[in-house]
Amino acid sequence: MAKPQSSAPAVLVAVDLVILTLRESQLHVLLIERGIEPHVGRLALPGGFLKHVEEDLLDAAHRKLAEEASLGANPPHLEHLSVYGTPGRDPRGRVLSVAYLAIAPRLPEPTAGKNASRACWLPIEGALSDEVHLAFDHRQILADGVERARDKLERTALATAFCGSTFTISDLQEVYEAVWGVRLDPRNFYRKVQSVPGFIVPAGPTRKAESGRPARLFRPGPQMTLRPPMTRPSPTDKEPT
Amino acid sequence: MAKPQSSAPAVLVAVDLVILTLRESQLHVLLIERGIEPHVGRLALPGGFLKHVEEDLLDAAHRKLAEEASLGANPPHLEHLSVYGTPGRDPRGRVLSVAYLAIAPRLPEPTAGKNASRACWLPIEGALSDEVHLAFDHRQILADGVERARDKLERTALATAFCGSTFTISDLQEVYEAVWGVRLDPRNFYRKVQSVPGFIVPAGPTRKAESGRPARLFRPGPQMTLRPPMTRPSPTDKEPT
DNA sequence: GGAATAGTGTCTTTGAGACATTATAGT
DNA sequence: ACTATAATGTCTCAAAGACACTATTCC
Repeated sequence: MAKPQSSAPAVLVAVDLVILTLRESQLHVLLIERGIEPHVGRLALPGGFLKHVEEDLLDAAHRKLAEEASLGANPPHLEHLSVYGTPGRDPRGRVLSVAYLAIAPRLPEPTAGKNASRACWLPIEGALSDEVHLAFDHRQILADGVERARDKLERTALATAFCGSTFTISDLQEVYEAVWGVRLDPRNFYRKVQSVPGFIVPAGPTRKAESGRPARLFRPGPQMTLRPPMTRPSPTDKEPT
Repeated sequence: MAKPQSSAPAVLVAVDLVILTLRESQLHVLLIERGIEPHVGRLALPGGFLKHVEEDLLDAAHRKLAEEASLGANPPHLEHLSVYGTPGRDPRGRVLSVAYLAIAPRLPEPTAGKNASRACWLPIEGALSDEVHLAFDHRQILADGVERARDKLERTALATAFCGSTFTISDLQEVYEAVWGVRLDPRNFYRKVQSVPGFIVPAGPTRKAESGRPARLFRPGPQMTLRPPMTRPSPTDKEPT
């Protein structure tokens, strides 16, 4: 591997993850309490430096997902979010943070990773409130990740990534309501979701209940992009607290 | 600046630009013929390594915009696109390319920059066709940039970035038709564009002509996000060649 | 029977698309 | 007059939203 002829500066590259899931009808993000400097004790997004110079970015993201969230086995949705590289964002030098957005179904309680003293799911509103001081510029990264998820729920089948392999239409509605922070009419939602070609397909005449009439089960359909899109109520409408 | 305690690997960081504009009702991209290795003589996106370790990414993008496209004075729309870091994408070593999308109004003929023998505007179809072999993974970056522009035309006022400070509704329609590659009904477009609150605002009762009835002039409105969005004809419809 | 949730039907309003018509310039 | 483009109006159809009603489970 040859060095460049001109003196191009080299920087450190980190990978950070915004991992979202649904817990008790609320959108949550996985945060860790940092165990090393800088920002020891602060809450931060899971992440870390590349392992070696030739590690692929997506591989690194998957590795972090396994290390710090125990989500290596069932790989959830994972996509590039953005890059954060403001000089001075990390006291250790010039660091580029390549951020990824991951969506996971409910599943496991988090286990503490290598550099993390503690890992926990936090509700989004809490994590973005003034009460919580995230390390580095992770608050901005988190905000961008949530915004990305809100956007993609409209025109892609991303919502199914929050659910397991099969789900009811109510489950799906729960996702939309939690991520968007709105209430939706179940009957219109039911009709709408089924009218979008390829969004969801019936998964056997199976059932599931707890109280009330059993619901039909569905699986994610072949279509990743929704046409026509799911429409989000305009922000001028009321949002429930 | 302290080195990290663990042996975190350092990589080279480049900034690459997808600069789009409209020329003769066609979407064009600015490409340069590379003057240095690797890929001498190949067409490539404008870009280059960070100048020094502390240079901000957005600053570097603006610098490249000025150096290689003479677009420093009137800063057009500029936004982060994505990151490309596959190991092996650059023979000089591990290189992260941070890609930016820039939208510019018509204006100037390009001038050759430092490392560029030649700079020119190429129609998108040509640049993405099999005839042209772009350097590195720039074909992918370009495709992503065009896709981003097509998307953002739907729900943001990005189209106005293609126009000057004032423009007619026909000018705007030209932008949508060129970027989307479709024909739109002028009357429905006229009505639609004016019905979106804050998209465009009248810029004096001024006029402008060439043949036919003079058209009213408009300026970009305060609203960057369009509600309701401009709707793109579904790809199942015919596309004109 | 009642409670709770799933699923269907109907009406109204809004907006997209097709297309006719009028208005204002140059020649 | 004629041509060309701008701007407005009208109609139809499809989809979003509001909401009444029926269906199937558990108690």
